[in-house]
Formats: sequence, structure tokens, C-alpha cells
Amino acid sequence: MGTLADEIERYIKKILEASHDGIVELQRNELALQFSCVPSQINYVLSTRFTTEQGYIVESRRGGGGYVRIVKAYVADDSELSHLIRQLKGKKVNQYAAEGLIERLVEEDFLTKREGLLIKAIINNEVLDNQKKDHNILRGNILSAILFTLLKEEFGA
Amino acid sequence: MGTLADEIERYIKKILEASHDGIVELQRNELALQFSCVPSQINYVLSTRFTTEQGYIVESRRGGGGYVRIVKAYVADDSELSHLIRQLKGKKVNQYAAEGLIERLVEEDFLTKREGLLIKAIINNEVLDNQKKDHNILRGNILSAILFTLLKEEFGA
DNA sequence: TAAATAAAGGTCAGGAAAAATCAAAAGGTT
DNA sequence: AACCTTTTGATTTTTCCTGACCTTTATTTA
Repeated sequence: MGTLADEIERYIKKILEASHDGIVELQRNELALQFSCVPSQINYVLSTRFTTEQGYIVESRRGGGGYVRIVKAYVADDSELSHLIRQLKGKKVNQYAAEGLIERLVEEDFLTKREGLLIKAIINNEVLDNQKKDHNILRGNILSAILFTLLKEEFGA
Repeated sequence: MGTLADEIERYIKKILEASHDGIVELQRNELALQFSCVPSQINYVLSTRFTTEQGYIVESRRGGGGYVRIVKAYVADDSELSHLIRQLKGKKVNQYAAEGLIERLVEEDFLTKREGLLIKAIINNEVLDNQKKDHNILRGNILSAILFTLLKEEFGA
């Protein structure tokens, strides 16, 4: 069953899936009511599970008629890839987020399924843990290096 | 009757056997309660009896709704790969040796050329160096993890 | 129209729930 | 005794959830 956060995550992804333009717009307060939790719980879910690395863009507006809009973003081109490279270098990335990114790259055919499996095996906590002090940063560097290689590959370098 | 650790090992293997998808998910604290021991005893059992070499993958999550998941990876042993896996785990491997191994795996068609490039990008000194603690050991672990994944792949796990 | 009010959403710190780590103590073997 | 394995407990880290307070935008009203 998992946690409430998991449940909310699933719910949002489900309607995102159903939407077919990859956009969903919701009311933070209503959603909170629906799940009997405080509104800030919604922000928690958004900030842990709908991040840029995982391919989501979250926009919102306050005040009357306010909303939260979640957009499923696709890595359209190489410029976004190189943007990601810069973003990831030296940044902390936990296992969950990293796997999200890899899965997204597989979905969008930047990586084969097998390549995805290999990379996920590497960035696993257990594998990286041995020097235990910030393996999250290490993970950011690794992802950045992978993307860089993909970019080079694409230009036949 | 053996030790408590043995008993816990048997218990986990029994429900793993019964599970039929080779996956079992449990609460560390509850299990500890069940066996009237401290929670860290569970970690001891996991780290001594459910290691990668023995064909298990252990994943976990802390915090509310946390869990420990144990996956039995069905791998027929004794190929050259599994031999290498055991050799590499926890061992120091420098960049030169690592690249040599990768190239050999590519030549022998265990890896595609592109997979080789990706992996070489990861095990690069510059990428791993960021906390200059022993990255050679880390490299050994990474290679071991890669081979393990290849092995699993080969058996369609 | 300017000020007040209502209706959203955002931030942040703190507490609680789990698991991980590490070293010391206790038991067994040789 | 020396060594290895097991067991324990104290401390740390990660994840989740809540509530108090803040900011922004829209609407109403003097």
C-alpha cells in the first residue's frame, strides 16, 4: 500500500496518463481534502516526485482561481540534454530521483532498456555506499557523465 | 538449532520460497519484534546471508512506510562472469585495469560498444574522484554490479 | 478607485516513523 | 589465548506528515 505520499503520487500520475496531452491542472486544497491531509502534503509530493530530473514541470498560481499545473516534459532535443548535464553536475541526487531520470531516458529512447538496467545497477545505494559520505553527489556526477556521453555519441564523436 | 541469525535466515528463505515471484517485503522492526531481538540483528542477517554473491538483492527505504525488500535473483552459477563478479566485489581496480576489462567485454560481445562507452564514462577518475576516498574500491563494486546485471539479463530474470 | 477582504498557493521548522551504522560486548572455536 | 561470529544498544540518517505563518491574486465594498 505504501504511504500517503505514494498514493497521491499514483493518483496524479494516473490522471496525467489519462490526459493524453500530458498536462493536469488541480486545486491544491481540494486534493488535500480528497486525501484528508494538510495542503502542504501536496507540495511535499510534488517536490519529491515531480521534479525536473524526472521530467515534470510544475507551475502554479495563487489567489482566487488558483491552480497547480503539472506538465510531463519530454527531452525534446540535445539542448535540453546539455542543460540537464549542467544541472546534475555536483548536485545531490538520491536513488529514487536518479532511477526516475533513467527510466525517462529509456522511455524516450535515449537509452535502451538494457543500458537503463546497467546504469541503474551502478547508481544503486548499495554499490555507491562504500564511501558513504555523500554518494548523492557522486550520483549527480555519474548521471551528468552519462548524459554527456550520450550527447557525444549523437554527434558521432 | 543453530543461532538466531540462522533462524531468521531460514524464516526469510521460507517465505521467499513461498512467494513464487521471489520477492519478499518486510518491516525490519516487526521482524525484530517477532524474533525478540534488536532491529540491527536483521541487518546482520541480511549482510551476511543475503549478499549479491549469494544471489540476493536487498533494497530498503527508511522513514514512514519504510520497508526492506529482498529479491532472489535466479542465476545459474559458474559461468566466467559470475567468477569475475566475486573477484571484483570490494577489490581495488584502477582506471586502466577497469577500461581493459570493459574493452574485453565489448570484444567478447557481452557489452555493446555504446554500453562500453557509457560505463567507461562512469568509472572515469574524474567522475569518481570527487571525494577522493578510495575510488578504486568503488570501481570494483561498480564493475561487479555491471557483471551481475549482465548475468541476470542472460537468464532473462 | 483605493482599501479591505477572501481565496488561493508557498515555505519552513519540527516531530514521528522507520531503517542504517558502528563499535562494543558476548559467545564459540581452534 | 587469539580469532571469528553473533548479539546488543546508542546514535545517525532518511522519509513522511503536520501546522503555523507568509505571499500572491481576485473580488468586494466604502
